[in-house]
Parts: sequence; C-alpha cells; structure tokens
Amino acid sequence: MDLEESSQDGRRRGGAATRERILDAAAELFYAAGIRSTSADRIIESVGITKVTFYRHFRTKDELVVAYLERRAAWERGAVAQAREGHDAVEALRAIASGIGEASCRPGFRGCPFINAAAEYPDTEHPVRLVVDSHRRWTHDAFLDLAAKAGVADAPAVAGQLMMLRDGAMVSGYLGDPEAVAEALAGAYLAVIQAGHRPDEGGRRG
Amino acid sequence: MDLEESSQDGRRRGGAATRERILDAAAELFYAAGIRSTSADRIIESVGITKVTFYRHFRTKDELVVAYLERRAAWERGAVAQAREGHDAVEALRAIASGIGEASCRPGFRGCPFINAAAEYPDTEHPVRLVVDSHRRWTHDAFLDLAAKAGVADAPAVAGQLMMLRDGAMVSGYLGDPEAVAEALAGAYLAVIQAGHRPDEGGRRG
DNA sequence: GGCTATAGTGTTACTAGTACGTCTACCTGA
DNA sequence: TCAGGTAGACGTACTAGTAACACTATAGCC
Repeated sequence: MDLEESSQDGRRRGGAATRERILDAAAELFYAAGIRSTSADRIIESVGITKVTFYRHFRTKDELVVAYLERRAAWERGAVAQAREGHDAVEALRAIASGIGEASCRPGFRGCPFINAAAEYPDTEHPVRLVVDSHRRWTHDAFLDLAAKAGVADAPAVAGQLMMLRDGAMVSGYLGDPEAVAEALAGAYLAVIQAGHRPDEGGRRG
Repeated sequence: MDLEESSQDGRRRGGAATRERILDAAAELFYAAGIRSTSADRIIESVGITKVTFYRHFRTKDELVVAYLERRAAWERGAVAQAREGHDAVEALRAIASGIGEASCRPGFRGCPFINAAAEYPDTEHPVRLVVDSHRRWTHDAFLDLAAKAGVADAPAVAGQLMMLRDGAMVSGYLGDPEAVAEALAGAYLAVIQAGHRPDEGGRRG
C-alpha cells in the first residue's frame, strides 16, 4: 500500500517527489552502510528508478551526499531549537542529553552522520567537509549561547567542553553502552557547567 | 640511501621486515585517506613491492586492516601506561589530556583511528569491529580503574563520562579547534571527577 | 668448493566484479 | 508539447585476489 502510494505520488507530483525519494533512500543507506561503500547503483536500485532519472536530479554522487548532510543538518537544527524552546540553559542541555540518549537506543543508531562522513572525506576543501564544518560551527554557536546563558565565567571554553561531550556521546552511543548515554551525558553537562562557575577548577589552569 | 638500505634490509632479514614496511605504509594511508578509499594497489605501489608479495604477507586486505588497528591499539595501550606511570589518578588524567591535546595539534591529525574505522565498518561482527571493540573495552577499563582510584562515588558512571570526553576530544581535535583540546579536556576530566565526589550532582538523578 | 633446500621476492598476465557516469531511444500523462 | 519517466547498453577506470614460473640470498652439508 504505502509503497504503491508513494510511487504514484512520485509520478503525479513530478520531480520534487522523486528527489525526495532518492534522498530518503540515500539517507538510510549512507548512514547505515557508510557513504563510500554505498554505490549510486545501490541507491538507484533501492528507489526503483533508472540511472538517467537519478542523474537528472543529482549531477554527481557527491552532490547527493551534500544534499543528504544538509537535510540532516536542518533536521538537527530543528531538534536543538525544540529542545531549547521555553527552557533555561540547563534545562535545554538536559533535553539535548535525553534526545541524544534516546537516539542512541534506537535500533540502527550509527553515531553522528557528520563525524562519520568526515572520517570518509579527509580533504578539508571537499564540499562534504564544508557542510560538516558549517553544521559543526552552528552547533558550537548554540552551545556557546547556552554556556553564556548558564552564566559560566569562560563561555567559549565551556562551549568547547559541551561540544566535546556531545561528540563523545554520539560515539559512545554507537560503540559503547547506549543505555548509559543519556544519564552520563546529562551529568557531564551539568558537571562542566558547574565547574565553569568556579573558574579556578573547571576553566583554565597554570 | 635510506630507500636502498631498507630495501636491502627487506631482503636480508626476510619476511618480517617486508611485513613491517607494508604495515607502515598501510598505517599512514589508512589513517590519512580512510580505509575503504585506500586500495591494496595503492599500498603496494607505495611500498614498492608486487601484488603477489603483498598477498603472501596478508591473505586479504581486511587482514591488513586488522593488523593495522592491532598495532595501533598496542601503541595506545603503551601510551596510556606511560601516562599513568608514577602518577595518581588525577595526574594521569592530566597527562592523558595533554597527550591527546598534543596529538591533535600535530599535522595530519585525523582523529581516532578506531572511531574512523568503525564509521566505515557497520557490521558489528566484522573482524575490524572486533578489534575496535576490544580496544575500546580496554580503554574503558583503564578509565574505570582511574575513576575508582580517584575515589568517586559511582566509578562506572564516571568512567563512561571520561570515555565520552576522550572520544569527543579526538573528534574536536580533528573537526574543531586542536589548540583548545588539551585544556578543555583536562578541565572537563577534572569537572566530572569532582562532580563524582558529590553524588547528587554529577551522578544519577531523578 | 660445490650441492641442495628453503624462504622470500619478482614478473606478467589473468579473473571477475564494481564504480561512476554517459549514451541513445522510446514512453506517458497533463 | 514537454518535463519527467523507462530501458539498459556502454566506456573507462578501479577493485580484490590468483596462477604459473623465474630469480636470488642464505644456510647446512658432503
């Protein structure tokens, strides 16, 4: 039912829907299997279209990779915005921590798509890396804002620590114990924020 | 000169030296360019041997990948042991933090080879992932021991946080600001240890 | 010295599959 | 009409891995 419907949808609504179907399949496969080891042919087969159709929507595979990461970045920005909505900084961090914790426990969780992509694309000038960098800058700025709102002495330093914890939590959720992520991350967030209120201990040292 | 000498060395001392040369080249290329995008041919060319010689030392490319990671794991275990030598737990964490900070600043730093490898190998039963898991378990145990020696209330929880921070620091050193890693990591280590002494704040919550 | 065994490497050519991307030609529904 | 679809062969390059056969340096032995 669903399959048929979305296929008809693809025909009726034309290009935009097909593009979305390609992106859906790409997101699933790239994330699950890695980018380099997911061939364009594999995606094409999975969507059930032809090579020509695929290459009419995305001129190269890299262009699709970029689109995949950009869509994911937009989604994450929304999730962070939602976690912050109507909360103070500490509550927002708690919400972010439990969001990451929940994601870690979902079947098929494979860590952060951006970290994973960067592992596969060493060239810092590559379009894929530019998307990764841009999303990481945005995330870092969000943490910077939260650190400042939490009233720590050295907000940039604490923002770096919050970012570190986020990254580490994504890795731990993938390669470690997913069940423990939410609590450990929330506790660590709190710990660095609190240490940030006592400049001698958590911030810079001699 | 060097080339000639090591080539003669390879002949005189037989297989072990050639195997090492293959491993050296593989380590450099796998780490710098990623594993999947480094072909066996590329390694073979870089070492200056033939396909046949290569496959006489490593039956498959995966076998080489495993050997690469195992050698790297041994090196890291040595580095951690050295950081702990003659220090108490907190000093050891400081030494580990500055070690990671220094590594981050070295040109060509591309993060943690194990995290990167895991990004490219989704199958948890794959030999590569088994090496990754085994090394991560060892690292976690080392942190657990340090947390216990630091006298925190809930050592397993704090060990998870230390591990998170280590992973995040490796990512930050690659994709963020390498200069800031050492200090941020040392501060965060301290923060979670200190919070671990006040069970209500850093540990479990309601 | 001369013989042989052995281990390691070299050369060349090969299989067979996969990768990305292009090409021509035709179909369909608004 | 025409955008967007189908079908699938094709080009070119790379991928991992194998087969058959020749060469060389060392070591032990008569």
